[in-house]
Amino acid sequence: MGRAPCCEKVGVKKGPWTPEEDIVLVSYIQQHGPGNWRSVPTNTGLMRCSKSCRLRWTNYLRPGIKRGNFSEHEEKMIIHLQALLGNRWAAIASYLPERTDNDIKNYWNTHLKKKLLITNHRHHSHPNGKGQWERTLQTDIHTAKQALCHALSLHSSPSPYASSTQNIARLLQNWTTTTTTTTTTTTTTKSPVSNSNSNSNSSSSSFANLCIPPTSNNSSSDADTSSYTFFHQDDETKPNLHDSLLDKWLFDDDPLLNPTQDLFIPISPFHQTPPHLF
DNA sequence: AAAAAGTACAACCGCAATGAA
DNA sequence: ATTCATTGCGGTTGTACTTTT
Repeated sequence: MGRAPCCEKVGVKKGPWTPEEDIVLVSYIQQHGPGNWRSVPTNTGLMRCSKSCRLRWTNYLRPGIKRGNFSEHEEKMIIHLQALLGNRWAAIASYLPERTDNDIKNYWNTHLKKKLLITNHRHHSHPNGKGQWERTLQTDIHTAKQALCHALSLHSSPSPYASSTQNIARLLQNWTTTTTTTTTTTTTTKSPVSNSNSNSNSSSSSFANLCIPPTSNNSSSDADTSSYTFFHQDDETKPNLHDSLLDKWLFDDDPLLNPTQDLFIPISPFHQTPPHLF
């Protein structure tokens, strides 16, 4: 007795979105804001299911999305966070606000996984290298530790979407350029906003909450969070993790060998329930 | 130049979580 | 407490594009 599908299978368009559809969707969200996806297809006349509309918006049309190549910094963050959080792409994406979880997932599957395989193979024969089980164990410990920090920290409401004006302008601009160069065909190759020149404030990311362990040299105190220092995102005394400390956290050592290097744990505003502790 | 193989990524699918009735 | 519509997430697929043969 399964649930009814989210959308009727008949009469629903699938496949790549056309620029026209993008404009309709963006215009609608510009007026009504994101959400209530169920009503979007009926109100806009789009022959798409609500799920498809939401996905198109969150992964592609939403303002503030950075496209194009990942920087070395982003790459290292993803590697480190993946070691820490596993394949929880939404959680990882919350640390890279300009990237979507889908983007990060794709990048991981197409680039980083191979890279890590090669690197791990390189380290495997090293006599002093850590075993896979040991690294897994340490990752689990850190995941638990991170979850504990999260459970004790304050939640911040997810940041509201910024205005779509910039996105629409970009969309229209690119659309006009592409439509002049292509004939009117129903098979669109790529959506016009896929250019990489999208973002402006690339260095402004910050963390919602921050949890700092007392000291880094005693692993036995990991579970004792009573002496941890917690900061809310609005706390002006909060150290600037992103600019300096995180760089240290990321770059001081090989993240592949030391995913648990213990100094600072940034806490993400999880969309869902944090992982269970034990 | 053409075919085959490889790559990148947008989009879909199914399931789980959530919240309202 | 239960049901059910809606939303969010992660895994997977389809296909356009690029590179190699």
